[in-house]
Amino acid sequence: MSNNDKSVVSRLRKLISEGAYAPGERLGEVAVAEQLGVSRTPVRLAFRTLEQEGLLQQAGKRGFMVREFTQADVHCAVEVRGVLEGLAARHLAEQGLPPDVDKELSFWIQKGKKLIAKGYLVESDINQWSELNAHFHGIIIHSIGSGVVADAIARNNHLPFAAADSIIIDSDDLEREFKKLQLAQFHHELIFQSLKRGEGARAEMLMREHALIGLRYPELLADSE
Amino acid sequence: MSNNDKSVVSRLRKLISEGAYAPGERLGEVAVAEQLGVSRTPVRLAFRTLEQEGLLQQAGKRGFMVREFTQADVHCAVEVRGVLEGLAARHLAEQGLPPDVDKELSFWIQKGKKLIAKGYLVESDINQWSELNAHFHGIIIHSIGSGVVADAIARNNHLPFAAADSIIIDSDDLEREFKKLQLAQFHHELIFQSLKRGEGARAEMLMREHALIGLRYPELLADSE
DNA sequence: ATTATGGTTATTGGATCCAAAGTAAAGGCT
DNA sequence: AGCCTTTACTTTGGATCCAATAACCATAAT
Repeated sequence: MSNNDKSVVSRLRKLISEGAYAPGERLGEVAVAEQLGVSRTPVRLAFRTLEQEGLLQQAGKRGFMVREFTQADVHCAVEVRGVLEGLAARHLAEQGLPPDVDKELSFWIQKGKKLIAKGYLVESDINQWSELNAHFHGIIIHSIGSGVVADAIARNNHLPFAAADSIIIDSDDLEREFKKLQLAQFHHELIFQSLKRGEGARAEMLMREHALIGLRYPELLADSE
Repeated sequence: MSNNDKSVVSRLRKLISEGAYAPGERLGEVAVAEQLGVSRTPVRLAFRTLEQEGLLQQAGKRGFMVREFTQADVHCAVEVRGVLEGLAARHLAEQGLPPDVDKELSFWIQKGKKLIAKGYLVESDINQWSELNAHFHGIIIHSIGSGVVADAIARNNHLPFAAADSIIIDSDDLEREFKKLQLAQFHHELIFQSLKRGEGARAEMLMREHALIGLRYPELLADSE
């Protein structure tokens, strides 16, 4: 669990989600160890972690292989994030929005408003959106007294395409992405409104719908052109 | 990931959830290794797995400690299971209940009906209930094409008190437990009904409510005496 | 007296070694 | 010629060894 161990986990995680290994490919301990320039021990430790994260799965009786993700898997992972973040949002609405959380959320909402206000997107806006989006979601998730929900979401986010900030896929077509982000920002504002008013059910449903933005919205946004 | 490794994980998991170690207690690798009669290697591997499962957490810069669970954690874990199983139930209802799943669910429903029909509980009924309950929930969870939801639930179930079959707490007061199981059985039947009729939203909400049976129902059942 | 610094000790992390299990290949037998 | 068996090799799993580092303690200085 020291520097190296953690770095092996994250380096492998990156390699896998970048597609450096083919889905279903068997990962040999020695091969990976040599590739990363470490001994087998940290690799073996990392394999266990990545297995739990769902990126690897056991290959028969021996060793691990890269897990393959179907379209259904991606879809389910997004929905799982939706119901979990929805749960968090409902809790927050029901328990009442504490003043400091209110203030923080408001801050990031304003940032998003400014980003969208100018009516178009430039390349550098994407990182800014990622940041504010992560903060907005993070605040809601961590506002619950228990870390259990946040943990479940974090584990789910290890699956490729499941994380909240994987909305941006196509940085070539900035015009369509702008429409998507405009909608996402409006979702954020609606969620914020429902949180402030203590509307638990509405906050939950909005959050669940918000999760689908990368999944179900592209086709509609394409048509509306 | 061989016999021994897996057994170390499950033995440790059992020890932890049984409370063999105090919450917050630091677990030394050598101590645990000696206790289980293995070398440090499988213990180190197991620690990584158990960390991901949420039973252990890092203790400062070095090693691991037993994670402490607050009442809020338990509550959240149950709710997480509720929304995830609710998601699974809704999916199943929306996609339509396949004949074989219908048949299987019906079988376990009948088993439950018989168990409850005699009007009281005996000690041996508890195991039977555990079995049919596990099957009922398992079938619904695994009916989705993707394993992502099932995985998320499985991970959540590693947390103590979160699993669906941890309903039975008090095997002394079999009379109260009977009332609880009677309700649980009725929940199962309602869920089954809604699944068959394709009532997605109803199936989801019933499943979410069903998850709370171990949490919120005891006080009411006590009053009703 | 309290704090800081240095040293010692205990424990973890990484590498290597050995054994066990599995797989593949080759040869023999039917 | 095909299949089964046996053997050899590959790869993982477990144990041990060595190094690095964090924690603890003691002593000294302010």
